[in-house]
Amino acid sequence: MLRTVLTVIDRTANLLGAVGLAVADRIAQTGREVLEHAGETPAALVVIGYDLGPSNDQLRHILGLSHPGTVRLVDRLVAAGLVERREGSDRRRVALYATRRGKALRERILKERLAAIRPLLSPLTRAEQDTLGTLLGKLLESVGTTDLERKTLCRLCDDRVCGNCPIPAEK
Amino acid sequence: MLRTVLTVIDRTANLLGAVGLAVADRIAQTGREVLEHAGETPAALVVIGYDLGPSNDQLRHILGLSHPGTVRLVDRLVAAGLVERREGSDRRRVALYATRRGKALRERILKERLAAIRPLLSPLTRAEQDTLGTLLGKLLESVGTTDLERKTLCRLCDDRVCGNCPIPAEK
DNA sequence: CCCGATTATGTGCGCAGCGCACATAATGTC
DNA sequence: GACATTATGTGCGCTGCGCACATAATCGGG
Repeated sequence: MLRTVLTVIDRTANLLGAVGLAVADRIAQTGREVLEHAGETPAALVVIGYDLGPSNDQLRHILGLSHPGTVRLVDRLVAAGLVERREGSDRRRVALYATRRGKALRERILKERLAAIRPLLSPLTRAEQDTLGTLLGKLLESVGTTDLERKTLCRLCDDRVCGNCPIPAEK
Repeated sequence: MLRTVLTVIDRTANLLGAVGLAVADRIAQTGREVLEHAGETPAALVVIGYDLGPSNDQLRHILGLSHPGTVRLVDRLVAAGLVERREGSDRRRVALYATRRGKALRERILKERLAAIRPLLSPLTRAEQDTLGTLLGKLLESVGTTDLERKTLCRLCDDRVCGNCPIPAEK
C-alpha cells in the first residue's frame, strides 16, 4: 500500500522530469538559433541585460560557472559586440552592460523562449493552464531559499510576464 | 483585455520555463556526479540499458546527435567499461549493450534522477501532486507525435515508475 | 601608514562534447 | 555484376568549461 503511494509520487516526479527535459531542450535550441552560442551564454545575456551592471563575479555565481569560464564567456559576448565592460564602483570590478545589439538579441531570446514553451501548454484548457500555473508557482516558491538561488533559477526568465521575479526586483 | 489574457498564458509558460530549467539543471548534475560524463552520455546509457541492442544509428536519432558525435560518445562509454559493441543483425550494424557495471550505474542514474526531482514536489499536497501529474500527463501526450520524438522525450525516464513509456514498449 | 590578507579580474593550458568532411565496409537494386 | 544506399568509423577543428597561476585593487590590523 505504502509502496503504491510512493510509486504514484514517483510517477509524477518522472513526468516532471520528462517535461523539464522537453522544456530545457526547446529553450537551449532557441538559444543556439538566436545567439549561435550555447551553454550559459544566453542566460548571461539575459542577466546582463537587466542594466544593473553586474560584475564578472556576480554573474559567475548566478550562472553557476567557474570564474575563468565566466571571463571567457564574457569575452565571447564582447567579441560578438553584444556586451561591453565598463568601469565598476571599484577599480577592480567591471560592470557589464549589454550593447544596443545585445539588447536586441536579448529581446529575441526572451521572445523565442516563450514561443518555444507556449505550444506545450496548448493541449490544456484555459482553466487547466491556470491550475498548472498556480501549482508551478507554489512549487517555485520553495525552490530558491536564498536570493542567489532564485536568481539562478530565473536566469532565463522574462520578468515582464511574471510578477515579482527576484532578479531585477532587488537592485 | 485580450492583452491581459495573453499575459496570463505567458506567465504560465514562463513559470514552466523556470521549472523546466530547474529540473534539467538537477538532472544534469546527478548525471555528472554518477557518471563523470555530461551531455547526452547519461541518456545514452539509459537508452542502451533497455537491453534491446540498439544500433549506433538508432541511438543517434534518439539522442538528437550527429553520427560522429554518437560514435565518440559510445567510444567513451566503451572505454569506461559501461557498454560493449556486439554484432548486430546485419554485419554493418553494431548492437549496443550495457555491461554489468554499466547497468549498475544506469540504476544509480535513474534513482538519483528521481531523488533530485522529488524534493521539488514536496511543497505540494498529495492532492496537488496528483493534479499536477494529471496535467503533465495530458501535456506530454501531445508533445511526441512520432514514435521517435517520444523516445527522445523519454530518454532519461525510469519506465518502471511510469505506465506505458514508449521506449521499451515497442520492441 | 604600511604590509599582509582578501577580493576581483585576466591568462596559459588542457580536456570533454560535439559537428563537418571524408573514408570504408556491407547490403540492397536493377 | 555495377551502383546507389545504409551503417560505422576517423581526421580535424571548434566551443564551452575548469584548474592552476598571475596580477591589480581594496581592506584591516599593528
